[in-house]
Amino acid sequence: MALRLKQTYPRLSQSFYSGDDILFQSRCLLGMHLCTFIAGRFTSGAIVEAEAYQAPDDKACHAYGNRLTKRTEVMFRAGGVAYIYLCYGVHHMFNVVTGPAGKAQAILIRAVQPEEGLNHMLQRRKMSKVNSRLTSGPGVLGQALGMHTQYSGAELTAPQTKIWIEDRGFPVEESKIQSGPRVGVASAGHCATWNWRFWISDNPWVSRWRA
DNA sequence: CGAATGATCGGCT
DNA sequence: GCCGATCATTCGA
Repeated sequence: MALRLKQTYPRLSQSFYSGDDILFQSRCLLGMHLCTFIAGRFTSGAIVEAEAYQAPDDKACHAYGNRLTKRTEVMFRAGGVAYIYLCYGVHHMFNVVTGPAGKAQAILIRAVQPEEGLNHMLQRRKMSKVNSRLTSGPGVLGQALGMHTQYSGAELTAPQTKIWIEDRGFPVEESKIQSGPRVGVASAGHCATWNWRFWISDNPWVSRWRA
């Protein structure tokens, strides 16, 4: 059993999360390591695909028009908390809330390249061997990492947090970042054309909707 | 209180 | 490539 090297790498800071440039932050997240320590199981993966959502003008955002509900409330908090919601009754979708308090915006993590805790991910996904279906897509990624709506609002920078993001010092080159329209938001009018989806070009773990 | 909706996935063809 | 599951959330009556 290998030692769990928790805290070996620096976590993204509060100042990063509270920054107010969500497209820049979305690009920055590519290559960062999303980690969870849930039910005694450590799992991690490198972020390879992300999408930005920003109220009040973004029709695809749950907080469009600054709609404040019990579910969207966490998006209005200061950056650095998790926004996790249930989609189609089964998928727990993980987002990173960014920006100052009062401004609802979040980045959906759509795919990760699995790194640590592969056995736990396989078990949670009921799979026998690793392939791109393990973590390529927001729903399956959430399942593999043990995400659950009960953790919505979790503070990513808290000392004992179950969910956090590490900078392991391998930034993705600007030239390898591609962008395009977001997935599944065709009904969002002109917002559907915004290139607010970012991914690492030629990375096999990017979700199947790759452009 | 009832009904529509959805930032998706896996199985089947 | 297509199709249906599945349920919390939201909104309107």
